[in-house]
Amino acid sequence: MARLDRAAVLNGAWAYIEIHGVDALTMRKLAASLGVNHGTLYWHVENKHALIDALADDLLAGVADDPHSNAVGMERLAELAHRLRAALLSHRDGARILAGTFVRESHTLAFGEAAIGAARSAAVPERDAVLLAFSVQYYVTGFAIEEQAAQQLEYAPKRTDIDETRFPLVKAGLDTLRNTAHDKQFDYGLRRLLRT
Amino acid sequence: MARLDRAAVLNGAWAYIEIHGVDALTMRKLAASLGVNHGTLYWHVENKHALIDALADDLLAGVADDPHSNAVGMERLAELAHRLRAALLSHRDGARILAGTFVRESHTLAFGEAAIGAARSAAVPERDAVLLAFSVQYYVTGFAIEEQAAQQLEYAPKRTDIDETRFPLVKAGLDTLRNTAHDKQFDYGLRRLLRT
DNA sequence: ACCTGAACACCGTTCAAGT
DNA sequence: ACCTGAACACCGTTCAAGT
Repeated sequence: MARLDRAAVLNGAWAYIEIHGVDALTMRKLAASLGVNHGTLYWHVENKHALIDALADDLLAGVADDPHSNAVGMERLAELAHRLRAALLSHRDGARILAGTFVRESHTLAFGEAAIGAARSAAVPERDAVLLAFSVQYYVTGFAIEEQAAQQLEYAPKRTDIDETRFPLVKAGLDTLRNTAHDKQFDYGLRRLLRT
Repeated sequence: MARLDRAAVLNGAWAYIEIHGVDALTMRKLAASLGVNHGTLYWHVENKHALIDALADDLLAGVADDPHSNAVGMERLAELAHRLRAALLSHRDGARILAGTFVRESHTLAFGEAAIGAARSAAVPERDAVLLAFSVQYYVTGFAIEEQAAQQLEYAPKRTDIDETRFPLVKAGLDTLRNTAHDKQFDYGLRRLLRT
């Protein structure tokens, strides 16, 4: 049994979340899954909240880190948005984990830095670059949260049907969405946001 | 002591959240704040999860319900976006409460119905109306989550300063944002989204 | 430096029993 | 119909003590 370290705890947490979801994540259950007494975790991580914060920042590791991209301006911003979405979706409950905590760790900041940089090189008035970069981030986060929430519902088929007479547009709209790839939906709003 | 009912439990929950935040909300603490044994709550509400779901839908009560509005198309959609944001901000942790649960209750659906209706009357190709309405919703949710997270930080001044040499754009950007009213920031992205 | 064991002060949920 | 009291199976966190 290799000795535990902080990275192993984070990986164990991700593994647990993949199977049971964040809501079921417990220091005691996590410790058990790592074959360790639960008190031990507190040697590697300050407390549960700090663990979740670390997971949130972990999610963004490498998102802004693609030196071989040669996209610029709006193209680069779109690329970053896609990479951000992919990162949030790469782990179960990822979007909720990031949204729930106000992270200011290095990976999160590195993403912000790249996004603002891209926005500044775009055609918008330069003083709006920050606003644009953040708007993109809001959109991506909101989108990914809904996307993962919907995913969850598919597994737990509590199909509460929508009243067609009271909400005909929603009813028909959801059918439309079901037949539209998530990528297309994502791109639709993203393009509107980035259009010059 | 008036008898308890479901509405009183919801109101009590909001009152508790206003003071202590959702994370501190506990069935036992809530019961205590209502002057009642904690087992009692389960007579009025199925369980804690259902209570949170109810709070989420409660948040959207009346958002789509403004019969005297005479805005149409994009104007109407912008109006709904503003009303949604206001609703999310009207209670502490509101945005996180809504985002955390996949609600399909009546108020939530009523908002969707109004938003899609507005989008359909706008100049966009009608088959994109659903995409547009949802994009707006994603943006508003993402925005409000960050907005409330930032608010929280102001109260708890754990000002972890940002490394200016590594993240100069973020550092300068946050200063810009601090001097820009939240409403302006919100409108910036919203306009980009709704621009025809 | 890392881990165990045990303790402390909490949780959500259920359910007989009261009124 | 609504509420109490008590129980059950859990939590997160701390900390002496071990190695």
